[in-house]
Amino acid sequence: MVKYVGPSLNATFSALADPTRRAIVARLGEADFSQGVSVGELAEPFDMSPPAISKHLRVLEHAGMLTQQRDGRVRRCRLDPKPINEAAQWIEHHRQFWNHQLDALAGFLESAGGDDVGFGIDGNHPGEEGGP
Amino acid sequence: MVKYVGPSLNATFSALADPTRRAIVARLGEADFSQGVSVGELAEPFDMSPPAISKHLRVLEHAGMLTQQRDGRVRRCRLDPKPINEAAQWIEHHRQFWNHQLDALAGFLESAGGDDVGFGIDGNHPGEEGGP
DNA sequence: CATATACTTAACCAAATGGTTAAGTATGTA
DNA sequence: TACATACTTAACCATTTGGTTAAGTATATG
Repeated sequence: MVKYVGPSLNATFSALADPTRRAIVARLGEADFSQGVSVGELAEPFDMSPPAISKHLRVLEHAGMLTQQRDGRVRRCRLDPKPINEAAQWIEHHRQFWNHQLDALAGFLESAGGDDVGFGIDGNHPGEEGGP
Repeated sequence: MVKYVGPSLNATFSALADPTRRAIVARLGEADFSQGVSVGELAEPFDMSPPAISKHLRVLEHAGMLTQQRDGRVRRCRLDPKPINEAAQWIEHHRQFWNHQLDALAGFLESAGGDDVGFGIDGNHPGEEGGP
């Protein structure tokens, strides 16, 4: 039984796969929510034509990560965090499995005697509940 | 100053954007690390030709998420969690900003008087340190 | 040695992606 | 009213993606 989560994760991860879009998301995240950020302001850091930015914004909008609101001739953009939160949940859910198994893997590597098998084992499990 | 994180995030998010690849990652995560999973076992749930699976595996491999090891005529696959951990870190880092700002947004919505602006505000911030 | 198994590589194809320029559209301003 | 501003839409293009089938490679087995 393979749990199918719907097309939203496709759109979200796909949207995050582009560095321009990640930068836009980052900028929107840091901006003042009540103000929003105009398309022009979002476009300013990039050496790219306005239509290219417009396309990126529609990708984010289609993924449900961005909402636009007209304010005169300016369009103010805001981030909707729900899709990224769902993507984060997907990762977190599955990380629980493999972070649990990393201990077993460490044991496997020791018993195998090889100290370089090409895995990125560095003992760093970010996001792990490190509490008491 | 836009912090450039390198091409690995591109490859990781891009790899996760495909449902077949997410299912493979999920299966690898649940599997026994010391055993690995053969390509045939990974391919079995999908109605897809062997070359298609092979391509998906190379995408995951190129993203650094998968390592293969020959064992006779079988190739055992294992998950390398490092890239996904980095992707999770990127999301977590930026979520700190906008989850912080959601409070301000709630206030903005109240003062604006509109109770339906199209945002997905549901008071649900998954991953937030939810106390003891 | 001959054949089956477990894949991969090569060649091809349709559709999607990420960019461009040119031409709209809607709003503000002289 | 005329023009500038802030975008979007349309049309086009090269590259990438996700699939196919056919052929190749390496290992196990009769």
